[in-house]
Amino acid sequence: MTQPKAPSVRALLSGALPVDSAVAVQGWIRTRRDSKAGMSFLAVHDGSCFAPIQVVAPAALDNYLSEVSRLSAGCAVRCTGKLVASQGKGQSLEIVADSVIVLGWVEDPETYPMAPKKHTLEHLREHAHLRARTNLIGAVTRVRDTLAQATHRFFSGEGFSWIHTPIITASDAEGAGQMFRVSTLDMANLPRTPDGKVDFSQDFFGREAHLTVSGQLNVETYCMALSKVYTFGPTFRAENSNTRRHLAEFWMIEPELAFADLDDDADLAERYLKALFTAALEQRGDDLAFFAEHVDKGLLPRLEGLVRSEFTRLDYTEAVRILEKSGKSFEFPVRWGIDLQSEHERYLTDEVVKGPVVVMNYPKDIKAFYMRQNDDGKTVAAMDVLAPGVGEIIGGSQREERLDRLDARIAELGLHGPDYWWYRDLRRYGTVPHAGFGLGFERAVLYCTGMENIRDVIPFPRAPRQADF
RNA sequence: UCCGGCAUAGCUCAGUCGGUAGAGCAAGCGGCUGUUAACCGCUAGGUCACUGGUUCGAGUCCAGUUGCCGGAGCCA
Repeated sequence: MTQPKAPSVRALLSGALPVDSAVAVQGWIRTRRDSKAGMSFLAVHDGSCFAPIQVVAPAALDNYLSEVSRLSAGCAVRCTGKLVASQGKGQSLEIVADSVIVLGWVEDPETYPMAPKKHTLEHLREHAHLRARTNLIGAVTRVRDTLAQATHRFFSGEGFSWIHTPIITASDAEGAGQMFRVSTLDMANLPRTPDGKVDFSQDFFGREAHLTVSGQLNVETYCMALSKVYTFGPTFRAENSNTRRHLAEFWMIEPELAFADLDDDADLAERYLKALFTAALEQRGDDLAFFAEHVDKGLLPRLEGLVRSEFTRLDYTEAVRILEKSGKSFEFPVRWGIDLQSEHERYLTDEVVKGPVVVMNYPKDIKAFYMRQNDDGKTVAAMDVLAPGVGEIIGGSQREERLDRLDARIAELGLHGPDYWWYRDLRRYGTVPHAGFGLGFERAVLYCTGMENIRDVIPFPRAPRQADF
C-alpha cells in the first residue's frame, strides 16, 4: 500500500513541504478538542521540536465516533491528509486529515501519569520512563543533545581527538572520590587470603577493580602523543551526596592540552562554554523560549550575556580578599587557605561578578597531587569555573610535568608511588607542560536550561537509593 | 553522612481546638464552540506512607520505620 511520507513535525512546521501537499504525521496526542462544527482538533507531537502540529479530524471520518472522539493524551496515531494554512489562530499550518489510525491507546486516561496538566518535578522523576513526553523534559532532552553535539563539534573544530578512556579501572590512583567496585566474586561466599582479607586475585581482573571517577590520568597519556585530546563519557562517584547538583553516574568532558599552561586552559574553557551556549541559542530557540517563560525568566539575557562577555578571572588570593572585605557574615568565615564554600562561590558569581568567574591558583593543600606547583611554594595552578546557580561547573589545572616535583607531592601526601608508574613514565619520556579540565555535562545543561535539579536533566538519574528504571 | 521540612483522591493541595474527609486540575457523561492551558453543568473517585502508642474517639498528638524535598559536606 502506498502511503504519503511522514516527515517530522519539525520539518512540517518549518515549511519543508508546500501547502496542499499530501502528508502523514506520526506521533502522540497531546490534547484533543472537539468542535460541534463537525471536527476535532488533535495536537500531535513527535518530539522533533517543541511545538505539536494541529490535525483537524472531520467528523465524517469512518472511525470518528468509535475512535477519534475517544483519543486522549498519550495515544499514538498516524494521520494522513493535506497540509493547509490554518483557519484558526495559534498556528500557521495544520493538517486536515483524511484518515486517523490509532496505533496505540492509553488504557486508562484517568490514571495515565502524564495527564495533560501541570505536574511536579518529583512526580515526573517517579515516572522517568514517561516523563520525556512532557513539554519540559522533552525540551531538556533536546537541549542536552544539542550541547552534546556541540561539544564534539567544538573540540573537533579545534583539532582535538576524542579518546575513549576506560569505564572500568584497576588503577587505585585516580583519587577523585569514592569508587564503585566491579567484581564477579560470589558475595555470599568470598574467597579469602590466609590473613582473612578478600582474595581479589581470584576476581575477574585478578585484582580490585572499580568504575572510573575520571578519565584524566588515562587521557593524559594520549595527550602526550596527540597533543589535543578530550574524553566525553560516563563517570561514577560512590559519594553519599544528596544534593540537587550531584549524581552517582554523570557525564564528564575532560579536555587535555599539551604545550599549555593554566591561562591556555582557562582560555579553552571560556571558548568551549561560549560555543556550547551559542549552539543552544542558535539551534534551540523554541525550547529556550519555553524555559525562559516557565522555568527561569532571566535565562536568555544570562546566556546571551555569557557568550558576549569576557570571563572574569580572579586569583584565589584576590577572591579571598574580596570576600574578607565584603562585610558579609558567612556561616564559614573566609581566610586564606580554606576551600571556598558554596556560600562564598555564590557571593562571587551572584553579587560581585554577576556571571561566571574563573578562580585560579588555589592553595596546594586543598588540591590534588597532580596539579602544577607554583613558584610561590604555596599554591598550585588550579582553576575552578563557577557559574551562578550551578556552582562549580568546571574544575581544572595545569599538570605537574616535572618528575621530581610530582614525586615529592606523591610522597608528601602519603600516596603509594608505585601505583603511579605509568603516569610517572609520561614525565620520564618527553614530558611537556600541559593542562586540562573537567566539565560536568549535566551542570552545563542546568545552566543552559535554568533547571535547578540535576536529576531532571539526565534521562535516568542514579543517586544514593535511586537506580530505578 | 549531618541539619531542617514533607507524606491526605490519578495529580496539586486544604483539612481550625482530636469528633470517620474537601477543593482545583485530570478523568467519564451532557451542553456550547475553527478549537487551542477552551468554556459551562453533572458524575465518579479515599486502607489519610507504614508500624506501634496515648485517648471513649487520631488525617490531626507521641515514638519508630520507610521514602522524598531543601540546605550543608564531598565534588563535576
